[in-house]
Amino acid sequence: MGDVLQAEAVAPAADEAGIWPGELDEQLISDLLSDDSLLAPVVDPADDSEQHYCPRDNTGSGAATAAVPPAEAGRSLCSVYSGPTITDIQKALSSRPHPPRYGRRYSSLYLYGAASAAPESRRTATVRSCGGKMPTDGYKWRKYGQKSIKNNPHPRSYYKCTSSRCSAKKHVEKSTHDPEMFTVTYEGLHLHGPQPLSRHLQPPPGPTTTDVAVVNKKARLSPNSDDNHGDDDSGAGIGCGARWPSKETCGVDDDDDVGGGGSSKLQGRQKGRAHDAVIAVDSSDGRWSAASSVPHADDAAAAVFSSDPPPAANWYCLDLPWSPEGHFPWTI
DNA sequence: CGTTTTTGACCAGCGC
DNA sequence: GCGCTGGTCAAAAACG
Repeated sequence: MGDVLQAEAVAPAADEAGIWPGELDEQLISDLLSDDSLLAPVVDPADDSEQHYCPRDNTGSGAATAAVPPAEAGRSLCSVYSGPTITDIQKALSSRPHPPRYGRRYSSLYLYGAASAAPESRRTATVRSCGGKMPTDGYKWRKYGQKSIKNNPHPRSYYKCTSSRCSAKKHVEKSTHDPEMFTVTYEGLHLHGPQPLSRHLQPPPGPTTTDVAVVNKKARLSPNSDDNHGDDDSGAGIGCGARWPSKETCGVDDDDDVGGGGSSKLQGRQKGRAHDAVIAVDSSDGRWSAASSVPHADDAAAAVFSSDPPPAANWYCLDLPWSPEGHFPWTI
């Protein structure tokens, strides 16, 4: 899968891992860690003993159709997403109790790097979407700016996480050569778990096959298919031209809408919009499989349904939080 | 009426 | 120093 999204880590050199400007951030982090109310149900990806989580894979190719092993069914809790969270902070602090007090700016980036295998200040994902919509990533963002970028006719939109004291940001821009492609760059820390997405977690009450018939699942689910990578437009992109089962289960996050080169009011406010599916799950052949427009979402979708499969074969559309790392922060 | 988006202005970094 | 570019701010407007 991953045929509609490529994720890549933009890893700066190790010596750019960031800095620790002083006591202020250290105090902030300590305050945050002592505040239980900020601890959303985020799972530590390193802790396999308690929860199931989606394996990391930054290649973007993802595991095309892997269903969650039976042993892991029922405790399908996938973690995280589009940037470091408070668990990363904890790890960072525990592994490096005395961060250096010199270096470059952005202590948050230092934390991110420290919590990861390799220091990373930001992550960039290329997402294919339809109708100008972006799939939700599980967080709520507020747009704070838009800027025309050189050599790109489409403006870049800037977003901040709406959570107070959260430093996470992202910017989104359309590809110059493919208006269906968006480049999303995440930067900074999420000092909290993903915002609730409960309305997205309920499968449709019943299959509505005609709604999703446009998806060529066999082609998409083939593990050997090169169509599962990159910019190939030949495959039936999920959501592209499709109608999806339910407005409630297949909505897209308006907050992620991106301006399409203009500044008209339709951005994020358009009513009666088409539904952009992120994931479709299929059990028509007796086993669970999935395809999606984001990497690793297949695993996540399978995990979601593994404990309580829908009653019949057919495709189901979910609007799932996604991340370049392929972690999904909810459970069922 | 509170929240979010829009959009022009401003600022900082970088290359020349 | 100057100009270009990317990133952010903030007032006004729009939306629910």
